[in-house]
Amino acid sequence: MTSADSKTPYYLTTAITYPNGVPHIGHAYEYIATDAMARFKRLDGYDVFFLTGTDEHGLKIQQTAEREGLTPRELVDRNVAVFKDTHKALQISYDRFIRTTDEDHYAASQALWKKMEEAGDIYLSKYAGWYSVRDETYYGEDEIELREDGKRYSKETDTELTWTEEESYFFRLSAYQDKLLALYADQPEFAAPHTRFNEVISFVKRGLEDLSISRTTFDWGVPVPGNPEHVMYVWVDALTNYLTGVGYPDVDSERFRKFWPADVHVIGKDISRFHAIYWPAFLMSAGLELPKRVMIHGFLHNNGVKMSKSLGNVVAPADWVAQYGLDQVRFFLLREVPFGADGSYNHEAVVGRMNADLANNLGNLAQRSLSMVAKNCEGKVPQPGTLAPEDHELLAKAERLLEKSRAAYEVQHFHAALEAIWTVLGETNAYFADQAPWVLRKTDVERMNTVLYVTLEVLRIVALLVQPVMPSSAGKLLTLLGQPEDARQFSAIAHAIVPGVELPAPAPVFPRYEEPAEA
RNA sequence: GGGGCUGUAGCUCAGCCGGUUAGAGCAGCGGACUCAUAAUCCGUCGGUCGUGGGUUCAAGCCCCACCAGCCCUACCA
Repeated sequence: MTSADSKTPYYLTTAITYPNGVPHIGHAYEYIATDAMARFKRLDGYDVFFLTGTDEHGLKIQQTAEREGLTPRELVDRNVAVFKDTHKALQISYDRFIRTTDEDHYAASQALWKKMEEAGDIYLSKYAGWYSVRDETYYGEDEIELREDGKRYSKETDTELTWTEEESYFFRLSAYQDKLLALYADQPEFAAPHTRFNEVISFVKRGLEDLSISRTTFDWGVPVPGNPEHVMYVWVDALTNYLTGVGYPDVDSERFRKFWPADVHVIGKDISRFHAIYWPAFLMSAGLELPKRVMIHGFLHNNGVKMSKSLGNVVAPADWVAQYGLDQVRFFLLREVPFGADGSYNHEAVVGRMNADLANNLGNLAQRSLSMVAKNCEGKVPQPGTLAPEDHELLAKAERLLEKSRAAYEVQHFHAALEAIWTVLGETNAYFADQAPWVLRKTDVERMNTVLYVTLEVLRIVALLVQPVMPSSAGKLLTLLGQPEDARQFSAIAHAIVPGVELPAPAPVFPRYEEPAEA
């Protein structure tokens, strides 16, 4: 048995994105949060599988492709490249980027379909609704307006709607109401935050209708097994990606046995119903285990105002990264907004976090202590004397951060983990000022060495723990602290920094944001 | 209409199963220090805990009503 085999597996996913546009900061938010979670678990010794990707079928892609004179495949190939670039720019450490157009995904979707069919949960009937011939799509009640001429129109596209019935396969969702409610009762952490979970539960309690899961009005999709007139409608096709990613339908494969069921699906609040209701129902029908948790994040608002193209306040992730720096953006998003709640951002808030938390509290603490070590300790980790009570107290607080972080990450409370870390940094700054090693330099060199040693040790622990959020900057800081690549797992927290280790020349890691000079 | 969430210092929020003078960060003001990225530290200003009732020896925390804001109430990923 190799060491990799003995690690506890951890499987997590982002939602897959519909690549019919360009990524905005909301997409980045989900990728970054999930990435931090994945990195945390890797550093904590888990065997992580991190899946992300794109959902590429459906009418809109087909229509957009036609408009641009491309095949759907050409369109998605082009657009997916943009998303992959975004992942790269954000340093998203995924293990697989799945596309629903991948060959193995067709096989997985069809296999899942057949399982649900064998269970007696799929039947052929008719789907009826208000249909726009020109848009080739159905509209829901809230997208329709009844005008004075007695006809119904789509609010969005202003096209006339006709009551239309078409043949469709249905999933017997109605049969799963009680099973789902039992699931929610048994597993109060199945979905979070509670407020979103409550919405899901009350939705199910109202009663569930069967779900139309195929379409005949377009053909850009996964063919329904045994009836090529139909393609699967979004529900089955998109959700199945989480199974495809780990090898389904080969349920005996090493990967599937190791990683299924998923530990957490990270999604946005707009799609909680699909993940917390349809998805577990599909899996129950197919006789598969259910994911352990669905973590629902909120939306980011620009200065409290909803992002929208028409308002022109949509932020491109690349612009933010160019302006503030990647790690600063990652830190801001995870520190500022409690994960699960909606958040608001503005320039002042980003600069506040970037300067106060990163440059001042952490960056400056590193710089002032490392600089003293460079000048007064021959550039080596100093040899501490006997530790005083205040030294022990501070070190104990820093050591406790690992458990606190674990508890916070376990439920995706990234902001809570970071808050706890910054509380210790605040105490370390106070400790440093209180001990005044620049005075001790002249009065008590051994005590100065001890204070500097303790400070470096706190910094080491902090740097280790912020790696998931700020991989590059934390790595730089660990290098400045003389920590080799193989001493950067969380298990290294238990092994204190070693006196005598040669340190490189200190250099600032977290730059301050300076406003460009006004004209 | 039904269900849910939120309302605590200028701003953003903590306040576990109700229990001593309601906390933090940021912003403001005053001071200290000089190792450091004009960073850091100390002190200070500041709150009828949405409103009105009620339960209790005791309520920001429980109950009722009301006010304000937000979210969900199915086929637009």
